Amino acid sequence: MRETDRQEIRHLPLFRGMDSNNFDRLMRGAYVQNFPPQVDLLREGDPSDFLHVLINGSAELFANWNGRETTMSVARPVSTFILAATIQDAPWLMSGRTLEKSRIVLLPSEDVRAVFAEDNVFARAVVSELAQCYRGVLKDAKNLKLRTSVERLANYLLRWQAEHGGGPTFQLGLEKRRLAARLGMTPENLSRSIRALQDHGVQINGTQVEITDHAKLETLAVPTPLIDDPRC
Amino acid sequence: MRETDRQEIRHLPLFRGMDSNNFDRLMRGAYVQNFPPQVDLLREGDPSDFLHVLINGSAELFANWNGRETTMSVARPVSTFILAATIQDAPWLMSGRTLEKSRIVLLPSEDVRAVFAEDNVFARAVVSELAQCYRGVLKDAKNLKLRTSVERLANYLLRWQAEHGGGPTFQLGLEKRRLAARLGMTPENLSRSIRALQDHGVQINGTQVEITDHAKLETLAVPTPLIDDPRC
DNA sequence: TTTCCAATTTGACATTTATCAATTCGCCGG
DNA sequence: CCGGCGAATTGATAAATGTCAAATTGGAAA
Repeated sequence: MRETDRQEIRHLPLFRGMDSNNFDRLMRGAYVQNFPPQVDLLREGDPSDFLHVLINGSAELFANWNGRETTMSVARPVSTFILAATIQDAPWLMSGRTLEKSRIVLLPSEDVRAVFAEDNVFARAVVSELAQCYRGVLKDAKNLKLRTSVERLANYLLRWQAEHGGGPTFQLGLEKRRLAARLGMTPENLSRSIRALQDHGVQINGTQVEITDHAKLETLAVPTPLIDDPRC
Repeated sequence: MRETDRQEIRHLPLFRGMDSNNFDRLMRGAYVQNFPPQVDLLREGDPSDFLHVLINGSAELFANWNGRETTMSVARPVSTFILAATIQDAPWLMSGRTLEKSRIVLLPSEDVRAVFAEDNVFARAVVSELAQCYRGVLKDAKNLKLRTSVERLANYLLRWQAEHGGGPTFQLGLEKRRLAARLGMTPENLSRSIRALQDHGVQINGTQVEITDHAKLETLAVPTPLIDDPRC
């Protein structure tokens, strides 16, 4: 493993405060892989052998049922997935695949659990991470149950804008069909939602987004920290 | 607080293994309240002053946005809510109200956090609880995104049956309008879904459910542990 | 028991979302 | 520069879900 990878992981909230020996122990069993795009990383139902740490690139976490498929979330660097399964020694609830060329560190779940059992700082960091994950999915569920698809798109755009400097123009950052799945709609429906937002202060050309009337968009989106603020 | 309450709490997975002194410390600051039905317990957005432990009765956790409301989950005894907010010292993401006459123990969040900081066994129990909560909401989100409302109802019935002895007849255990909100549909839509299930091995009269053809219902519901098994 | 009130059900209809097929668009490789 | 191919868009239609109003039901209180 590169020293820079090691440093990036070390600085993650999850690993930041832990004992050096324990960190070393985790890193000893770890290995790094470079994946091309569209590679299957995990399959839901399989045992969670490794805690994945995404160093760069991006990965999609999705789920299937009865011939249908939906995207649950998109992982961006630097972050881990899926911690809950690793800690509980439970099967994955989601499948995963790379979207772009991605660099991923694999930490054997057994090592993670062993260190978790011994290192109290790490155990508490795991709590923070899980609490945040929990609140994240909960917000997602609220988003799904309380909003229509156009409203979800509108809020997604506002949030994405805020996370990318807040300027009026930015990139969509995701293929449209995957964004559609992420937002819980079909690609056709996303196309129509995009057109519907033209009357509400948004222009989207290809992957380029322009918020032409922020106030107007907010009037439609009605964002609230209790759904849309990732730090809340 | 009654000694029996104390014992019930002590036997919860969250508190089972912790140091007695720390448990005592939690209990010293705790107080018990008996609430009538339909009492507001928490309001989303408020600071999470107390960890709630439901001793008996039942409570609904719900969320509002833009004039709409939906039920996120229904708490049954003996269980805690909402741990993540308490640990993170973050605002509640859901509101709560009693459904029945309920007995609830309130643990000051500050005490919980203080003990969490000191007691390593407790800290690890918190991890288990949070991991389970996380996986629970995640399954909920999969349920919402992958299934139609009739399919959600069918799977709800199968699960409820399994959790109540597995016999062919059982009680619904929830007002229909709340069940509707819990499953992400309107009461009218639930009524129609119930009728739709008559052709698939289910008879519902008032609050009485009878599974007349389990195999047929499963053919429609297609349950999977990765969504429907609460212990998975 | 009777009355009353709220929950539920039903019907008619509107809206939202999905599906399917047919273009169109945009990009990559030759 | 030109094909070719997958993604995206569009149109037509169907299915799912929500809304509103009007019965109907069932249970609690007088």
